[in-house]
Amino acid sequence: MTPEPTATHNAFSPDTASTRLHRALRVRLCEGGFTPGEVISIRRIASEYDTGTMPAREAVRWLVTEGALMFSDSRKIIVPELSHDRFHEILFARKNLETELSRHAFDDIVDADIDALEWIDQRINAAIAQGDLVDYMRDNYRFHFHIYRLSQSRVLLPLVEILWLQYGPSMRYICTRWGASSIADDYHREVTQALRNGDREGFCQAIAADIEQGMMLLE
Amino acid sequence: MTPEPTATHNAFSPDTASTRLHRALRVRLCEGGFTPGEVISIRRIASEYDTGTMPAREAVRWLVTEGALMFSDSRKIIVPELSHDRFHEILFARKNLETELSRHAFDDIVDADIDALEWIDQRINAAIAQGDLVDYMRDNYRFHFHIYRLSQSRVLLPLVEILWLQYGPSMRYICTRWGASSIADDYHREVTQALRNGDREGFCQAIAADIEQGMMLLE
DNA sequence: TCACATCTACTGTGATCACACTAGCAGTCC
DNA sequence: GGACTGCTAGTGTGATCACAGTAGATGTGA
Repeated sequence: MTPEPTATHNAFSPDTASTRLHRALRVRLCEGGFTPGEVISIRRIASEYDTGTMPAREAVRWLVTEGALMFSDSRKIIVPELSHDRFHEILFARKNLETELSRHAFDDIVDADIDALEWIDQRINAAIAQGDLVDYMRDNYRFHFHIYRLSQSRVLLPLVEILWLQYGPSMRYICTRWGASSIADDYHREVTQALRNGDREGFCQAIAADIEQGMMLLE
Repeated sequence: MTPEPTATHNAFSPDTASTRLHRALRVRLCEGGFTPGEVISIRRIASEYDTGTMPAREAVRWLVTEGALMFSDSRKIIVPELSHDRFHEILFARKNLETELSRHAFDDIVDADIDALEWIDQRINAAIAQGDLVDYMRDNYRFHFHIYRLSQSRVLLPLVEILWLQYGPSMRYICTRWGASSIADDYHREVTQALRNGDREGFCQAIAADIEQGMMLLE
């Protein structure tokens, strides 16, 4: 019932210490487990996740190539603080790609999926009611990717994952600043409703609206 | 006059052996310097580019996270052979993202840029006339990215680069199969023409048409 | 007290080595 | 002849160490 807690991977990767850590860090980033500006030290990550320095180094550097982390001026690796422009660009790309991904997924969504989505949405609403940002971010991530993964996409899906990797830390930061009320009106109900009705375009538009709603927080 | 021969990087990276090699391999991939199915050995790359095994290992693994390379069943690293579906998905994403990137870039394109584009286009036509696939791929890559880089995008541009990384090897392969005639009718002239006329939408449509033309090769 | 030098503890980088695993081939035995 | 075994040369993985560079505190001078 519970959706996959781990992020999918760009390509089939062997299951090594490096790839496991990479996946773990990806999920943590998407769920807002890091704050913008935070310094990510290879050796710290290694001890934190109880692996060697080598797997940590590879996992962290992979995240840099994905744009999820970056180098500071003094060559330290940090969680980037998104500029207003860049954040806006991410949401624009999200709206385009995720709407398309949803369109691809539509035909493969069965009733069990809609049940799962409604169940996740209930937890999201509960998290909002309690002002629990960590739960909210995790379940919101799972809500969207439950849909996107059904698309079976090998190209668009990895791109969208990259967007979420960059988006996660700043999103939590923004939500923290604005309080839980700022995310009170999502469009998840419209999403599941349209799915129940078999309304493809309504479904895609609800996804687009949900993402666009995120843009409002920036104005 | 000549456009930058090196690919831009996702984030500002310090100039190390690893990042230099990474950039070199990126360009080589985009320009079709590898063939689908080819085995990429870390130690071979290291000796080929005269660096240590460590930078080679990092650069190659970065390309795996970017989807440009992948693991074979026996954990060897290979250049992926794109399935029909995946190739189609790439071209779809290219059309969406690159059209948008062009729209962003439009306002920053000055006469000198149009001159440069026309000059590159001449070389492309010469390459086609001579059936020189290597020159064609390199200049076609430069034509498009001369435009895209002007957009100053920090999000869409890296995504498009990832698409080209995956697209490059298979594109050359397809062109080889079909011969130079298959790429004879691109829309670069329409692109520069629309730019001369200050016609934004005509410009964006010409870019889209140029990419769509690539889809025809698949049918 | 302020400015400058120094020292220390950290950062990422890259080389080197041991290890586990795989493919291919040669050899051997049934 | 055919099937099996075992060796060899290759693969990527991960630990460890030396190195260069930086940030910040500490100390020392004027």
